[in-house]
Amino acid sequence: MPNVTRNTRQRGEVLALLREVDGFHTAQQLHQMLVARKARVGLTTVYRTLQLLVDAQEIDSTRLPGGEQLFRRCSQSRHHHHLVCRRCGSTVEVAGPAVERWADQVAAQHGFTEVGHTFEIFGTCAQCAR
Amino acid sequence: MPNVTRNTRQRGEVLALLREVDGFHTAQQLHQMLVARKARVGLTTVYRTLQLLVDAQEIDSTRLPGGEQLFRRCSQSRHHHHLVCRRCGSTVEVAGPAVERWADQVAAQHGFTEVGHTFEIFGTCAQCAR
DNA sequence: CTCAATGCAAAAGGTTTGCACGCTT
DNA sequence: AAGCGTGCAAACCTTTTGCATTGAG
Repeated sequence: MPNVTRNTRQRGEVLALLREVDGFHTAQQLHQMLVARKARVGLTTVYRTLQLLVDAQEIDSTRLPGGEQLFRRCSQSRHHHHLVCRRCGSTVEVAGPAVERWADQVAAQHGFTEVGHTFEIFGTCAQCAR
Repeated sequence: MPNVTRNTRQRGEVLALLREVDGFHTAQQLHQMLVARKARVGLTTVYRTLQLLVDAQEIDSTRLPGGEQLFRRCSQSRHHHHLVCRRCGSTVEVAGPAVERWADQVAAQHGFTEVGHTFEIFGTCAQCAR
């Protein structure tokens, strides 16, 4: 973990890409996109940068039922969930205040502390269904 | 995929173990438990049997944020969610009809089809918090 | 006797780490 | 000049697969 965050070309490339693409993508996918646009960034660096961004809460990450980690630049700063297309990875950010409250309440009822939760909705978007 | 399911000693061991243990456990953990009790079942078989059981809807599986797959024998037959202790893996099964409906509704609003969702609550249970 | 099931070893992902070199500050 | 960041290769982990052997029916 770096104490200082330097502005390197590679990090710029990753950030620039994240600003352009929409929806969730795996680290591998993002790396491939970078390679495709001749950005010369190593896979290792992509992973490290993404992890850095997740820690800094600048991007969001979830996991597919398959286990791969997905990353996405988040436009909302508040906690929220995602409706993700299985096919193309496009996402809709949804807020579900009721769900949050319910989760915390259920956990509290059972004496659980340090509560967190994951909630993702998967489906096939209208585009991809055609 | 087998057309016929034969009753082998190994499958019996796995099932017996699942009946005894509580909460979610990874395939590796279950395998270690089997080894510990000298049940002589290969890791491969554990994976294959668990997958079989998941397909047959006899057990439930989720994934940790870390990506490992967890398995658990389910007492409820209906769709439900889990409150999982991060420390000891003990779980509480919770039904959240409202959540289900909300998920389907949100998805439909955005034109998504073949909708599924994942919802897990993580925390530290009262036991482990002490 | 047949064919599904097993188990080993190897493959196959995806992600992380060790280490020497290079670039930001 | 100092030390963080990079990138390659190798290590790691979990899960899957190939294949010869075992055993249920």
